[in-house]
Amino acid sequence: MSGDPFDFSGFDTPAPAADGEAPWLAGLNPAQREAVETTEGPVLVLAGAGTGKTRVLTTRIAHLVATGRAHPGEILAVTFTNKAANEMAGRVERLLARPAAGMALGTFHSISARWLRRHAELVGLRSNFTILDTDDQIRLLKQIIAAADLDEKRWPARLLAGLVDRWKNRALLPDALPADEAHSFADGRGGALYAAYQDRLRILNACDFGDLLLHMITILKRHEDVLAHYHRRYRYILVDEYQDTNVAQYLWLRLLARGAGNICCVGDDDQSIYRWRGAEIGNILRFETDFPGARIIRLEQNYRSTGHILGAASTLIAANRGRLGKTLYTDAGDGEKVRIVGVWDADEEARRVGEEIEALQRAGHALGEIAILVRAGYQTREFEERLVTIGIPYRVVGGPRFYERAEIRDALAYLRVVAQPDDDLAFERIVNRPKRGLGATTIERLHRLARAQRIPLTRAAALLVGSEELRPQARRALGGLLEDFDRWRAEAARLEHTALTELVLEESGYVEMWQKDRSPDAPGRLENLAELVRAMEAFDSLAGFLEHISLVMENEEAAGGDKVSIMTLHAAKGLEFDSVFLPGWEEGVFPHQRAMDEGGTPALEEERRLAYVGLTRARARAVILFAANRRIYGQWQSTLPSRFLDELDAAHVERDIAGGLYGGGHGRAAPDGPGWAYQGYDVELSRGPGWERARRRGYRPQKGGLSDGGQAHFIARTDPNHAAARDFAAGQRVFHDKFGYGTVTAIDDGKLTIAFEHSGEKRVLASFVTPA
DNA sequence: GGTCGCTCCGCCATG
DNA sequence: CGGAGCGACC
Repeated sequence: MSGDPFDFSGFDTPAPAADGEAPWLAGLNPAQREAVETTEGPVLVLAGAGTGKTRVLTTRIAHLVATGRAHPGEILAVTFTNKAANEMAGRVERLLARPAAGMALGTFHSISARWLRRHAELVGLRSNFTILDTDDQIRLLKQIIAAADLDEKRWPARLLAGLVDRWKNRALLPDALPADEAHSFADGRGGALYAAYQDRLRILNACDFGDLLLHMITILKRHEDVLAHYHRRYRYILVDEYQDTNVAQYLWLRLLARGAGNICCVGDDDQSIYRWRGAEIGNILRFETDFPGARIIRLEQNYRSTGHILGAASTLIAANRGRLGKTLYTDAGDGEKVRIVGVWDADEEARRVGEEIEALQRAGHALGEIAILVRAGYQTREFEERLVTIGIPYRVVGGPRFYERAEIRDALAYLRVVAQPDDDLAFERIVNRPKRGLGATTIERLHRLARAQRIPLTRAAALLVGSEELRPQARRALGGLLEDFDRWRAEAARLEHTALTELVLEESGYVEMWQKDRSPDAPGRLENLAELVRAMEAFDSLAGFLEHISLVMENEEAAGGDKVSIMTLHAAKGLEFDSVFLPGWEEGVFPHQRAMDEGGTPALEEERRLAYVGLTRARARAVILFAANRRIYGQWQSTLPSRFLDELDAAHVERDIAGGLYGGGHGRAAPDGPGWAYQGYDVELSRGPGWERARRRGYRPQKGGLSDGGQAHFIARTDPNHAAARDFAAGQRVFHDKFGYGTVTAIDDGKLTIAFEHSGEKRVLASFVTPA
């Protein structure tokens, strides 16, 4: 990141100092320095947001190397994301002023994959095994479910994929499943389906993401010699974002750390935001018991944010229980207060953010120092559209990925089958793309044979071609395809992988298929295929390229260029910006509806940590927005401001709420909150642009639609809620769009207190209620 | 066997 | 609203 306060530009060439202080230690505060210099034994660094976590990790590596304690090849550094790994690699190289050759630095998955290729046969795989992505995984499970004669509608593969994932996150193989969980899907057949899936993976010489770790754990447990090898090799282990480790990752680390015992985990329990994918916050809370004699070092000085931002974030996160507890402080001044902006709807929200960005730009701020951080991916669209309209360049980080486009997946499928003939998922994808007259009937036959004989599809195909089973046309087409693959495999030995790719795409008829396609996006798809070949040039083999895309699969975004960043809060962890916009702080959006419905307190606390992560990305400026109305699944819904807004200490925030949005109330009584007494709530609503737009679009706040009278009523009165409230009486049964049926218990000031049959007692605006 | 059009479902975040 | 998936029809 540019402008990083922990830039090492001052000492790019650290040499082991012959005398005096090692230069790389200069400028570290005492806690950071302790974290760097405590090289032996287990260490847990509790690093609050913006306290120099990455600096500590990279300096620690440099320290190990520069003081001769370890060669780079003896260091194992694990991160969660490729982004974090890349950044760490770059910083270490800058610090060492040379590539850290031989250092194992990567994600749990990429490191495991590399190792597993060496030991694949120990778990019944061959070293050219395929790594399946989520899509492949679901397709395979779908086949398993169908093969078990289950109704896919009733027992969706996605659901089973979720279960399997969670089992693997907990390092549970099929035979180790607790009985109740093994019987948790499809009338008790979950465990059996899981076993069938694992069985099939082995036949296909394939792994899913979870297997990469799980297989390595199995190997390290069963083969003392392999474990001993890694113990000898990696004497220093570093782990980033330890609060996000799941059980499998924890076991993986435990096994490896049993060697030299030098493991340094860096994390922040307040930034644990991956519970949903199996992260065990308990891992970090339990560190001292897991690793006896561990040193715990707290980094509490925040170098990133100004006082108000840090203050607001601190009061927010204080609402969580079960924290290890840290007190962040900053030497920077108070700075600007966090601003809370309330608007009518999502359009206005995007427009408002756009205007603010333009203002920042006019004031000389770099666009690259501005970020819009959303709760969920779908929220990016409104901002993209707005920024396009006003001509502000932006990039969506972690957005739709190049390698997820259909034509790219098709091309990759061809290459995968060339590289690994048993890759059924890939074979099936392209067997009839372009059309070869191999339709559902033929595929079904292939599957039946493959299942019966427990062989991969290509082998089943060879058998079928050699038989009289198929109609001559299908037989010829299938035979031709198999011959093509044999020929391409032979060519693979001679040709550059890029040339091979071009050959395969040509000879298969795949390129021709798009050339003949008359749809408007066909040229773009051909361009993407050319881009794919270009991207391959950076790799020295087909296998290397395929490994990269299955594990990295992210946008090689053209970095550079001064652009606003749009991304999810999850993707923003670890990043920082001068100005941060945090839209969509509404109940149901953030906290997310599903966290409120299903997860109980732990899920809500995770949402709160996510809010904390968002706020603490900001150096100088944080603007939180919420909209009173939002379209969900194309349906207009009225929304309530997020409860997290109540939890920001009033001393650190400044409110800027459009008049009339909530009629002076909050929907929830918040007597001891910082106060939601909106001034000027009786502004004439008909003048608000939101109302005009909403009416043009046919917005109907009341169930059953506004009658003519209703519409006049809206426009004529300064406050529709006062008027509407008069239409109700205590004891009346009513309906509310969001909360359903209930009975009015009190009326005041345009608001009704209603005892809802399913949602409990709430205070709501009369305008959103209809007599039942 | 291929294509069109309808229905259904989702919109939570990752490797 | 938008995409995937399925069933009816060519």
